[in-house]
Amino acid sequence: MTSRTKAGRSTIHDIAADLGVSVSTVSRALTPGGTVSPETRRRVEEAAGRLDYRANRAARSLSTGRMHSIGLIVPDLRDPFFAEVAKGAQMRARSVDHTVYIADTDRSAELEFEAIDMMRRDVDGFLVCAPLGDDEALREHLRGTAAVMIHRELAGLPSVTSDLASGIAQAVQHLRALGHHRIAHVAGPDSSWGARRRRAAFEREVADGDRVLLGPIADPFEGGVATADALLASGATAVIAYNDLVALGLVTRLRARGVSVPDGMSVVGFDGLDVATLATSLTSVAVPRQVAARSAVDLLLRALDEVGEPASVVLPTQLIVRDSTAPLRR
Amino acid sequence: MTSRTKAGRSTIHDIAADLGVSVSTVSRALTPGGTVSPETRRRVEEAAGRLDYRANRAARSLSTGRMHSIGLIVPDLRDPFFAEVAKGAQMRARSVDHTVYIADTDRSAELEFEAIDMMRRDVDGFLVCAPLGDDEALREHLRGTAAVMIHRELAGLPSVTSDLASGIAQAVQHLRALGHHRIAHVAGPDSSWGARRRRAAFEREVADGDRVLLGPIADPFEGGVATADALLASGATAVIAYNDLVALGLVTRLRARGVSVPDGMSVVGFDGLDVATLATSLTSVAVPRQVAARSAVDLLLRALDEVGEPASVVLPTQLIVRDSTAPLRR
DNA sequence: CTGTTAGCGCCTTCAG
DNA sequence: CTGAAGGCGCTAACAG
Repeated sequence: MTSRTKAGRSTIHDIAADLGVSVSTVSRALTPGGTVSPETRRRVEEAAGRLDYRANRAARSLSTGRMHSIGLIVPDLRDPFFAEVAKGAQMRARSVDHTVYIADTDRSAELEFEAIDMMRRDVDGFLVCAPLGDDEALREHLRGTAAVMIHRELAGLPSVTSDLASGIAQAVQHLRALGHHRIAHVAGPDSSWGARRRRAAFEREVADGDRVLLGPIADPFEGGVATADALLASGATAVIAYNDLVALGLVTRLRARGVSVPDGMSVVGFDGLDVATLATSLTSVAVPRQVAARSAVDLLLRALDEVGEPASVVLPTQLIVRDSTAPLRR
Repeated sequence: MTSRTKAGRSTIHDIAADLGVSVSTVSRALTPGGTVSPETRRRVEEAAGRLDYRANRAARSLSTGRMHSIGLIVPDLRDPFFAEVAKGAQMRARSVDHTVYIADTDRSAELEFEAIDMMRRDVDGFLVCAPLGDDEALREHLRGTAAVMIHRELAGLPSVTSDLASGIAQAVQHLRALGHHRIAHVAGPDSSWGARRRRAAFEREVADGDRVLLGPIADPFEGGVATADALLASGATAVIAYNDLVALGLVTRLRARGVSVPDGMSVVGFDGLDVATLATSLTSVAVPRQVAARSAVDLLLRALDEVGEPASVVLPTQLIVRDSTAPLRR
């Protein structure tokens, strides 16, 4: 009978003592690549379970240099989009015995850098989601640690993005098929890679004469509210918003002005948030979140193990037609 | 010139060598209560800054037993309510040099227990937010580690809750003042302490003859959608929903049925989520989230330092009147 | 006030 | 295949 009885408080020493073997044998038995006899491993595993052993991460980290944890940098956890990224990353990481430190930067590039500097010693690498900082500074702060970008490209670093151009194209085609010609886009902040990407794609898809460019806005919802009047004044009959929150802001103000959606204005969002979290049946371009987060975790872990080249993946986007778009009334 | 040049990679040894003092002196100089001469402390701090020193958490944890991190258990990060709790806890913790591990349990009591068992060795204590597990099991899994409950009471443990009874009372008074008599409540899951609390308060406030009790529902938004028809059939002219997401579900279905809100039905939510995240101007009872999270972090840290008795705090709730409630039409 | 000395729990050579 | 020994970076007695 060992002296330690509290749950999860036994060490390899307890196991070693219990079994009459050395601690290094226990350590090896518990290590994936460890070289021990099958019989010994079996006994160690049995004892570990019986004694409710759980490795002390701090000790392991100190000795291996690997922290078994990753830092996730997100602009704003309150945005359902990022909440889902966080959730996805967290679950995937846990399944491979890693934990995720989440840093919410309140949409401040400065805080992004600060968070990275702060956490760099405590994590094996970073997942940097849709950061606002500029390329140079970001690269500088990330120098020396592994990192995977999510929904942003940064030359030299692996990334998980989605096919925004295709998403915009799908949205434009959908609106054209409904008879709309004069189409507006409410652009997101210029500091956002995704916003620049969407705008560029929009400019490619919609010819000068038909194109109405609004924004850029800063705060999503309030920006949408604030842009609705300009949208009405522009003569556009349909709009593609930077994201769903912006679309929600637009819809809110449009309705307040007595303009029906979709009859008076077709609105396409971007992100494809859940109807449940939106409480509005918004036509929207779905952008993968949980899948992106999972892929990013995998890429990061692969990079840490130096397995293969630092690849980047581009996930597909898909238009979801719901109730905020309708044929043009003439 | 030291050999370590990479950012954040120097140790107290580097500082000690640089200054020609011992490592323990450096350690003491860097410890709040450390006993060193002001001059030495100054020099150490200068060198630490110059060498970009950052303490290795793993090493410190191993030696002190304190991990400088806390586990946060939340039912669902996608729910804006919990996302804000997470954000608040994270920011407060960071300000006192702690980090937060977030565990999302997908509204499963089983996963709550699992997460606690999983993380217990890696954190100093837990913040358990609105857990669904029953008292006994929860207490059992939490035995031996510090914990603060958020939005749930558990005898023997400190907690941060809000005055739900007052919130319900405020909502009922508001509706009565608008002329409503027959008032419904859509109750949340029985496994939720907050849901039971709200329902009990509602039963206290509204007399048998006027009272309509609906639910309990499981999934917030879908539950609201699914309950709207029963609500209409009940003859109630106003409803207090378990939370804002439920209210949103109700509103969605009511409108689909052609019932105007607030003219055909007054709807009061609960939580007081941002208009921006709701995109609906819902009258609602505001429940503190960030403040609650911050208080909880403070309580936990105090408990860990064994400063004072394990107190509990009850924060006020406040009705926010927006556009989903209106005078009864007769 | 400062230096010396032990570990914290684990992993990892190196012998055996 | 297994045991002994050293060290990861830091803190905490204990002397001086």
